[in-house]
Amino acid sequence: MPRPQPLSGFPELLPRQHIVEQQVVDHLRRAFELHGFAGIQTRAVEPLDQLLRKGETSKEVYVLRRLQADAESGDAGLGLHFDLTVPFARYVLEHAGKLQFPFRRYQIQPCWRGERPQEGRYREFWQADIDIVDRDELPAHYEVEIPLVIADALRGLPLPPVRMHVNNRKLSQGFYRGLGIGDTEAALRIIDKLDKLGPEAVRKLLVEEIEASPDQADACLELAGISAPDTSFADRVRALGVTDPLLDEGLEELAAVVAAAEQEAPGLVVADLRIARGLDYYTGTVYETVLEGHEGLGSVCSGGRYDTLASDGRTTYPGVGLSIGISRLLVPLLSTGALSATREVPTCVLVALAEEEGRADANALARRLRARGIPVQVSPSAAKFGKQIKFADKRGIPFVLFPGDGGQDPEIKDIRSGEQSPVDVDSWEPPAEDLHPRIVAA
RNA sequence: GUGGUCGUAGCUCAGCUGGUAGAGCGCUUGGUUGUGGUCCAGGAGGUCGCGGGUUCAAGCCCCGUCGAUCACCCCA
Repeated sequence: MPRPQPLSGFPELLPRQHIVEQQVVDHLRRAFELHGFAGIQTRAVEPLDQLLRKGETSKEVYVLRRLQADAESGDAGLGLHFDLTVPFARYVLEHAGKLQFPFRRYQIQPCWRGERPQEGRYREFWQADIDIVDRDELPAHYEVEIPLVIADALRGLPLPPVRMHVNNRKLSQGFYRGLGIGDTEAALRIIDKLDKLGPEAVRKLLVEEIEASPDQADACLELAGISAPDTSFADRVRALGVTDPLLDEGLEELAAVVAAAEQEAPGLVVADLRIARGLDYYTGTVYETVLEGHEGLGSVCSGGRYDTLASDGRTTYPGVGLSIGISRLLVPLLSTGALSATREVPTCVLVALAEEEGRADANALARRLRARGIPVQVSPSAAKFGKQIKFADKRGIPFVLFPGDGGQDPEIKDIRSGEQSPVDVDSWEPPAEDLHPRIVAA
């Protein structure tokens, strides 16, 4: 069989890289749990009408079909989920009777999109998602809390610094309305393209597509130009002289987010009034996050408030959430070597073998170490000790244990320093930083 | 889906106006009679992505195809 070729957009990690990903996931999970989020998983597939509601046909959904299905019967109408927010909304509706509200959950799973892959953008990728939903009403303070949880979760990971750009759709849409623009959603959608198209093209679009006057278009662009690391953005908005109740609400909510972030996670959040987030289902605060030095990757963590995503007609479940793009964040850093792990196996100690007959004794020594939580494996063969040390070295295993024959004490060797000394197998501890592989940034 | 670029050893790549394939790293054996990393000497490893065409002769030129990659679109 010829060597299989990789599949574009379906990245696979080597063991050393996977260790990094696992530790990041573990870290995020612990952080989310520290904030009281309960973990759930949803099935990989959703009915297509769930995935495509709101006319989100631009999403490239992978559909599912049984190989043996009749050609005529068509597909079963199932597709792989392309994010974790839509399945979560369905989950909330389906299990509403058994959930306690406000419900806060985290969810870390793969997602699939059929779009053409690029750096930081894959057809199969992992997201770590947190959301808080409530019944009927969702207090605005959750829009303040969610980014702080993310900041807390990202803290302590050896990643480049992140900057979260935050806006509030009430603010933008209220401003447009106060300006006299009719289709505020369309205006938002056009402003969202500012980074791509530039101010001139956006101005033209506003005038042509939503019949904004040149003055209105200029005002929209002025608003989009406002950004600040603190609440000073509010004064600059008011200075533009537009008034609207929705605008006031948005200003107040965004100021609350920015003020809290300034307090609890200085430098993380900047108010950036050009952020709009496509059209989607967002109705309040919206978030986008870039990795400093890797802005080209796009947003590694986005989300926002949605008021009507989950509704069964009688009850609506407004929510707010953020998704960390784990693959987008890690895969580029892993493939350039900017992030790695101290070793490619969990093993902390390799038990050497002087002769094959000693394997049972070596296994017994290994068991005693494992009983105290130290990851151990026994050498694959009684090769020359030099070879066995090399076996450990190539995998990054820090210690080799020589059982010692004929009544000799076992000895342990730190193969990085070369130091070797007799050990008491029942009390020896590796340095804490050597017990498990660690993430290291280059 | 549309367009550009690229496919040579396990990896990174060289290969001139067409003349029958190379380096570094890695791997492996020995020097080193049971303790690696340095050094030295050897060795293995290639249907040049695949198919066709031009030619006395193709890794190189032409056509097709597959794969990757970048940009657009969209987004984690």
